[in-house]
Amino acid sequence: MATIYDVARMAGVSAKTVSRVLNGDAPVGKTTREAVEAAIGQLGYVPSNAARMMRSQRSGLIGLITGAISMSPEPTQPAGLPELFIVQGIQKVLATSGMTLMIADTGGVVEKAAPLIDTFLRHRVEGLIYVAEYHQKIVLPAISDGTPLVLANCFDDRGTPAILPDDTRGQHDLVARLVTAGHRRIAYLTLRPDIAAGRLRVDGYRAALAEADIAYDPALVENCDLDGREGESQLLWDAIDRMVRLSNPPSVFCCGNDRMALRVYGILRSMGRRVPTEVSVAGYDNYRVIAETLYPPLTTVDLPYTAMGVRAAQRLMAMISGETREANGPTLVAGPVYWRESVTELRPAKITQLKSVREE
Amino acid sequence: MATIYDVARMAGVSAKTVSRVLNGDAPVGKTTREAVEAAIGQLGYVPSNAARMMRSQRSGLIGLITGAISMSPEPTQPAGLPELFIVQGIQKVLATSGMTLMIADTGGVVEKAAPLIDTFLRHRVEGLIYVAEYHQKIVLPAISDGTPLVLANCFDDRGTPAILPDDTRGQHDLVARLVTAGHRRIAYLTLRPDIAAGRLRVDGYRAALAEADIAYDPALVENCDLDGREGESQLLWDAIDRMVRLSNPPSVFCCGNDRMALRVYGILRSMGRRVPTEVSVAGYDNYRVIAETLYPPLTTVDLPYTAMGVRAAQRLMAMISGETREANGPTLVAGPVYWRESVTELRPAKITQLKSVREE
DNA sequence: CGATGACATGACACCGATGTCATACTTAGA
DNA sequence: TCTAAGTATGACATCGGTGTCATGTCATCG
Repeated sequence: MATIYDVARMAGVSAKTVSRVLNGDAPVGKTTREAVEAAIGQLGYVPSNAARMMRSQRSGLIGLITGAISMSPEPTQPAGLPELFIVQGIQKVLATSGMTLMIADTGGVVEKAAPLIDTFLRHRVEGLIYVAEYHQKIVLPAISDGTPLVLANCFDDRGTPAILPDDTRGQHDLVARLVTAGHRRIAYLTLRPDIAAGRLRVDGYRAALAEADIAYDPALVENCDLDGREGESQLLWDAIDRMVRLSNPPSVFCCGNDRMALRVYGILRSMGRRVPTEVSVAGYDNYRVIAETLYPPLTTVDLPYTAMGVRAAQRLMAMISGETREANGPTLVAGPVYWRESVTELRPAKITQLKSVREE
Repeated sequence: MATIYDVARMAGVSAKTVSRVLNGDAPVGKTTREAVEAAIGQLGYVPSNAARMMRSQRSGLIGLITGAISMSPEPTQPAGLPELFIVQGIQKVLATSGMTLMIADTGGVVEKAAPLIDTFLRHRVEGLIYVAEYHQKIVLPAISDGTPLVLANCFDDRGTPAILPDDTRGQHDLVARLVTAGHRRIAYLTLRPDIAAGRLRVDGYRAALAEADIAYDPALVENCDLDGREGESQLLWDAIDRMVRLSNPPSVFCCGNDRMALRVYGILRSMGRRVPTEVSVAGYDNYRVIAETLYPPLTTVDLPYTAMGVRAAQRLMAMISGETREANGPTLVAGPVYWRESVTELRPAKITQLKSVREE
């Protein structure tokens, strides 16, 4: 591979002049510039980042660690896509700042995070982002040197800057919108309470009910989440069967996520109930492959992954440029409700306070 | 950040000795080693890859380019996941060889590939992999220097080494398995013929029919693929409606992909037909979120993304180590049929030649 | 006309590792 | 006892760029 000296020799100038042509950091005579550019083209010269980095002490690299790319065989969430969107958001921001993203994955094994961080530090990344597969608490090995770190979709108890989805507000907004549409008996088939999203979304559900002066009815809430494993459909069937037999049955089923809603569609139809004419269904995540492809399309709440990625990258860039040692702790990012045909408007909705369909 | 000289000074040895401790490439006295290790720990020293790379001329980096991570708003395929699995396969191999993966994405804009390749070359990657969102032909700018390149899920007409899914064989195997299960009227709701997978899968469908001495009936084949856009459900409804009215209607609907199968489930049920008791459905892709969550679970063909990633990485490593300038051209990777409950066995199947459910 | 500064360019050191070669000290074998 | 081989270590050059400083050439201005 050609070096800057090869170019210099061919162009009959000094290496430093070639460097100037490359970086435009000092004026170069027109004739000289052209000679240098010709030589570069002829030799197919590409400058070495390693050498440049040594001198300038800036790598222009951001390290990203995720368990997404290779995840466990039994995924806890729709497997992979979430982080993908987060990464997309991150890239958007980094592209602007001329940073290059290095991505490594833990293969789902948390212990692999430490050596990966080490690899990144060897490359002298200027910042690190850790992206989790789903909203959760994590424990990362401390980073001894001062390299800034931002967590996305997860948090720790060291107060590391974190970007999190606002599950509570999302579920709240959805339920409030259901109420606006005239629903008052709102069932909730929840996620497991031992995951963060499960607890927070129930909080949002209850808050929205309270605001609307609807009493919380435990008979309408049940945890059927088995992480998509075998028995989940049976659990759901059982819960739904029980609820529809109530003297005052629900008019809408909120599901812990869109995947669960997909199952619920099948179950309701097997029971001979039409969606949405006889019963409404709502999901969470706005997992588009499901939400948009289902018939009828699914009302759901967007998990604002891209926005989270953007925020994470912005926060990291702020830390790198030293602007902020900023108030630590999490940043919550809320996503909009996507109102689609899976929910019936029981009475003409007054859509005043809430936005419906996508507003990107 | 501490350098090797800081460590050397603190340990009272020369930099070269520290280097020896780090790399174990020459014997070091026990006392010395311990002093060095202590100093390293105390200073939190992490060697600089840039410096190391300059000397050794080996970066240990592999560049990966994909449009997956940020893709167009209207995805042609299940959006993102595919490449994710390919990347997972690649990582598996690279981890073994101690290579670090750098990932960049084109944001769906093909023109961005060139600058990304340039960035990678600046980092002196030892090899490049380009991963496409779906099986397609691409045109990449030529890489002037000799850096090896492997294409995954795509091919060009320059004979660049490529790893491709064996769509023909996959569809063939599925249809052959349907025949084994007693189906003889096999409808095929195809993908668009202008995408590679569309053509190749039809080839496989026809080949399997021919093998079973079943005449190809054009009335059973229709292209309803609108890339998941608005009118697709109507097209599907129309085609299905027409086919079920045939004097000799199909007993099973093969769908171009799993997402289409998801739609077909809804449509068939809206028509009052039970799946699979009255009519069977099969997909393609083994897009697990759909195939496993649907009720009943969907019979489909695995798109062997992980295996393709593994192959791609292996082929690249072979090129890097110079083992092979190898017969150029594509490598086809076939995936197994996943036999689930969405297809009825019309008569006791003789499952001899074909494997069913996952065999990992 | 000489001083001043802008422009254009080069010499050289340096970033932080590692490869090469030299050196000093042991230890084993003839 | 002397030599050869092995062990342990350091001095120094080198990788390919960029930062610093010096130098030379003009055009401009008082």
